Amino acid sequence: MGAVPEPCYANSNAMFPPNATPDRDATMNEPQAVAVAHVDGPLIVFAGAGSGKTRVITYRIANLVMRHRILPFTILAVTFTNKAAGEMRLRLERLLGPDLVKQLWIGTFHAVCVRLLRRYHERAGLGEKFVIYDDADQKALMKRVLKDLNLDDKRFPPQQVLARIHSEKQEGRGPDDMSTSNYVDEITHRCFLEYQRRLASANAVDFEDLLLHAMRVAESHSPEGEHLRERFRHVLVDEFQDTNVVQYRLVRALSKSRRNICVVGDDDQSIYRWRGADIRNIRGFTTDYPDAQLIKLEQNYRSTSHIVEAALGVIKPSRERQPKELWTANEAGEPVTIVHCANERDEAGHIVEGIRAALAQGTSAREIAVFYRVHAQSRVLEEAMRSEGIPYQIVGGTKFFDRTEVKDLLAYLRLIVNPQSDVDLFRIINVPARKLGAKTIERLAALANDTGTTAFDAILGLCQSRETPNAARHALRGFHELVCAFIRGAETAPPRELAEQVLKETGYGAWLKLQDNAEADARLDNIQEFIGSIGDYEEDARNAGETPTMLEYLARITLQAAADTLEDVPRVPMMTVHAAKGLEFEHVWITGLEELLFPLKGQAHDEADELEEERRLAYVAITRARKRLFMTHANVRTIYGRLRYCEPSRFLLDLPPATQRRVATRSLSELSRGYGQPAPRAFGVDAFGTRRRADAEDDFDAETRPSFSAARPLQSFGGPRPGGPVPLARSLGERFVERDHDIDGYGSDETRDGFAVRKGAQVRHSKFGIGSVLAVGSGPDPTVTVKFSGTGPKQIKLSFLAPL
DNA sequence: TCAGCTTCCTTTTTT
DNA sequence: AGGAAGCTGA
Repeated sequence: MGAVPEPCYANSNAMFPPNATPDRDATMNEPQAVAVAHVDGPLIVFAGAGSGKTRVITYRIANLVMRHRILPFTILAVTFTNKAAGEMRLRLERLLGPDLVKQLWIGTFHAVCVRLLRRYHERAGLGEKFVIYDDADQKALMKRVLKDLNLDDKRFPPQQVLARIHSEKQEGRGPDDMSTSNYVDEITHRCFLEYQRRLASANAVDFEDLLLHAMRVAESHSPEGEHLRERFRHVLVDEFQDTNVVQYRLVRALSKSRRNICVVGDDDQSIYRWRGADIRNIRGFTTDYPDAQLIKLEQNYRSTSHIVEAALGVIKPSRERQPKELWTANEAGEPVTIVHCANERDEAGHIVEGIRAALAQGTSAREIAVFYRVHAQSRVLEEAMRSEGIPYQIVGGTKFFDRTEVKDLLAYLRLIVNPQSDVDLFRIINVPARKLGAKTIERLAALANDTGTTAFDAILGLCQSRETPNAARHALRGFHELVCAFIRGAETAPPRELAEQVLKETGYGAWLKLQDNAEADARLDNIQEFIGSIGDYEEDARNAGETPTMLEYLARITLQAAADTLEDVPRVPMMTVHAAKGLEFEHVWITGLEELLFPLKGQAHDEADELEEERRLAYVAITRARKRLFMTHANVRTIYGRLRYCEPSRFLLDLPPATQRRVATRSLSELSRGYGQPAPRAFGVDAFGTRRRADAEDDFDAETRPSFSAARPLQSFGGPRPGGPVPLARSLGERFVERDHDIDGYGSDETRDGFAVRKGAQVRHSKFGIGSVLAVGSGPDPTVTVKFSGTGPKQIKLSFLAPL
């Protein structure tokens, strides 16, 4: 979120176009129009998937501003992602023009809280330039806490302690509010206290703190609190079903004086319970606000009727839904295609073929999305896309800023902005190596602990200590001066320049260059990309008429949602279903519809709630599609290094028969034809359907031993659940199309072009992984000597290798 | 001090 | 499967 534009009180009357009435246009339906026209008092809008809720919110805001003359800087709209905020801004600009839109408060919960807290930091007990700790930082901090409290991090894994602390904070509880009735609680409590103490001394917050601090200020009996409760005349919350207790309390407080709170959401799309979202917020809103007007948007404008019917089929068994009837006037379109695959590679291959066909017919790559339940599924899909030369983008996954080299540079930058941040200091004090050994660093940490100062301040103290050897003293001083110089430089240099300075003057760049290997080169590339992203931010900020600052950049990247990384480029987006929330695409491929993968959880008797959430997740996935929907499942799947036999997802059984068509991949139907009646499944698997890969490989190979791969009898999909399984042979004969006809004729047996390799190049082998080329033979398919990690050099024909 | 090895862990989803 | 942390030997 950008710098705060000062509200323009002076000529507010001149801002409003005199005769604009955007409260209703010809294509708006009745409930939409009612929601847009609503002005005073609480309002809850149950907005079914694709029912035009963003349009309602934007028009409602425009209506408030233009017709009812509400000053834009007194309107707060909270969205779920920065991307959604950006889209809302864009749409509003068309209705209101850029000047008014700039004054509106639009952003995610976290971004809005940052903005509020920069202003009210004192009341929250924060320095103005507080930094935000991401997952990795939080974990690093917790590790130190455990260490200094002499706790065994095996018995108390930092991640678990953090998880517990976060769930306390998500419910609005601090260290002293949690129960300490048992030993683990007691330990957690101590860690919690120390963790918060250190965050405070580092002038840092975690994600929960951002919300908590803002909530506490907003609820407080203080001038700031009163001001906050007064300043917003209208508060709108999008995706309300995914708010947690703290977020709800925050918006309640912010809307307290006028009670103009408008929440929009869909309980069927609540998918963040695990992150503390409380579905009771939306289901119980009318209890908290008995006078709330309730509006339901039930007409779907997004999807074909087949897709809508499929979505309804999946969500219907859900318990405790707010009753609503999603419907569409759209045409039926193509049936939902269910693809039966042999294994995950077959699945990926089929998807790639299907995408290629769609591309050939003119569909934009950006409009064809691939979803998976867990990130672990993405690798195989990526490999298939890459080997067929289809451009793709991984949305989310947040891998980039997790890279060591990027994190190192980030640590420098954060230390410069906020020298109190010990976690950052310890990360880079000896990176690149500057002769500061473990003992010196430990002594520094101890001194900081004893004197209650930050590590950065303790450096000079340690230099004065008689016990410090001369060499260490020298190194410490050098580091201190280096950072001080950066801090001075940061006053004038724009962010990008500062980052370049750091790269150069810390010797980090030179250090990587010196290593002179492929890995270091890749790291340098990443650093360049990172610096490029700082440049992009600067440009963004300047375009928005703001001064770019490093502090702002840092906040922005840590608060980036998965969906925010979706670029508007002609590449196939691939993402988890969670990341897909709020997005829509012409074609959607949902992969891995198998029990224990999707639904991932919920099979056990005590996991009914989890299953409910998985169901809603499937509903979200399906409703992302506008025109075509494909759902794939495989007989066997290797995941997390284990081979696993898969039963089709129960969600496939919930699809109405009339909306679906089932196909098998080419290789699966060929296999079945060749071997006739499949053998019944006759091997032991453990409760999770997994076996160690090593055992499995002795007697089984999914690709060459079809009797096993076809062994799982399929239940017939849809309709009333059958009494028993239907043999696959019957399904194949009666219902399977040998190949998806839409795909026929495209992307058949094209061979991959050869590629050139040189000594030192990185190549990939399907079995040995990535290696570097030591030597290259001659001829059309030369033998290449490759060194893979973990093995000696190998001689391999070029045709078995792929470029990296 | 550091590279290279081993072992161990983690695997749901993410602001 | 893949990565991180820890260990060992030069």
